[in-house]
Amino acid sequence: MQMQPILVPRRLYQAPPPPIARQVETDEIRLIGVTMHVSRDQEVFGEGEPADQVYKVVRGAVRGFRVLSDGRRQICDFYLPGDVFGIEPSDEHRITAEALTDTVLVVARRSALGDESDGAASRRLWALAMNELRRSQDHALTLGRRSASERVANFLVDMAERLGGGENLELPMSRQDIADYLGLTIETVSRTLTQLQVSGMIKMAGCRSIHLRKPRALTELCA
Amino acid sequence: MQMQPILVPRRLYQAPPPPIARQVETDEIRLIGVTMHVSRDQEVFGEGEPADQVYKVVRGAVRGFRVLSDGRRQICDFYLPGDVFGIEPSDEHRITAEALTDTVLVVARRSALGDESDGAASRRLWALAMNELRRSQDHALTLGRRSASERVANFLVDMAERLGGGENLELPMSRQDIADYLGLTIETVSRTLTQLQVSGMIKMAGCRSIHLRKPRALTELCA
DNA sequence: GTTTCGCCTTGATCTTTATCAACCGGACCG
DNA sequence: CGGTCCGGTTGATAAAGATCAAGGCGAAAC
Repeated sequence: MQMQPILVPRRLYQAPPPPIARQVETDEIRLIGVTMHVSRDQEVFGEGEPADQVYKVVRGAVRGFRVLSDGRRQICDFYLPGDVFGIEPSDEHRITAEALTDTVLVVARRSALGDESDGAASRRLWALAMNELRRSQDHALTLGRRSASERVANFLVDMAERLGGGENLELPMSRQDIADYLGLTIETVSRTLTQLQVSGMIKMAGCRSIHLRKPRALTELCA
Repeated sequence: MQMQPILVPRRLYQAPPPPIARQVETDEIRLIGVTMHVSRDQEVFGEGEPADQVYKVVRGAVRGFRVLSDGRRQICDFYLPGDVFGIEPSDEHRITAEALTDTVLVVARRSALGDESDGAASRRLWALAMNELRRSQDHALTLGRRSASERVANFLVDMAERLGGGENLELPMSRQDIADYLGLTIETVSRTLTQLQVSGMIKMAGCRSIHLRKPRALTELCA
């Protein structure tokens, strides 16, 4: 058994590329649609419902998840302000979407985004779908091969970047949501965050307000 | 409570030697491109290379995977005869593709599949991309929330269906590949298969030839 | 035919994470 | 002001799976 100290990575972690697709969303995608208010824990759409609409988060946040027959839940992704969700591989939703907090969405028919006769719109839809694919593949890598502390570090760095608040983040989700996203239990998430705080990498001010004190070290922890 | 040191994994991914000259020949069948022969463990494309081509498996099989900086490997998917791969979220490959066995592929430029001016081709490309997304999401659910035996059962049922040999399957991949696909170790995969055999659900004849004796029970095990 | 090598299996033990349980602290309420 | 509710934290213990180690088997090499 060889327990080794933290190694200097051979190849320094490269920050993920700028969120092209989200820029596309923010800058180019103006959904023509209806504004919709969803309160905390309310369902936006459920598994099995027809997937003919897309949603853009204006304010608040959403979790998209799947549930095994015995109740185990896996959150596929969180959707934050600016994100578009609801694009799915079939004409029926395979995931369920629920608001994390009181949330404002814009809803449009999917055809409003990806008409074949409109090259630009079609490219936008493609970019959104490919962004989903990229994130799902990243997620699978995390779930298959990263340790609990690597998962949590990854999560914090990703959220900090996506929420855009620099090194301060206000998490819109509970510990249980984080656990179900990272494939861990709520206790492991809690303990790992405590460890990160003890090691000086983060500082928690209330359980949803987290300051990244050593973003570089955290990034290296991501593996 | 203290930060735990990082455990350096025992098995690290080593890139195979550079490919020798590929034998390429034109394809007289109606498939859209050039036929390409790739021998076992040879790379089809690597991370960072331009992703402007798509590949269809004619014979053999391919693994698509990503590697963490310290060598941990996660196989995203296996591609079997009839499958199309190489569609990626950006114009650079994020995954590496290697032949599992001696493999025959047909290669085409991606534009040959998804020209915007061609509605049918565009829909085909969309369907392929959405299939990737669906499989990636299923994979994330498995990696995040299923136990080792559920993962292996899932894998067997999925492979049996995709390989099309009814309840008899000839696996084209090693135990290590299965382990890296399922987020487990080779030992756990081996033990789990043995357990399934002891419980009468499968019968192994040589380690790559598996007969599903109780497909229904296996399916229920999938969760 | 025998040796060798790579892959697989099995056993023993260890580590990580899950589970079970208790407690904490802020928000809301009587 | 005290009670209760709810999410979060912490502690003790258990379980699943990883790691370390040894041996087996079959295909290719000698």
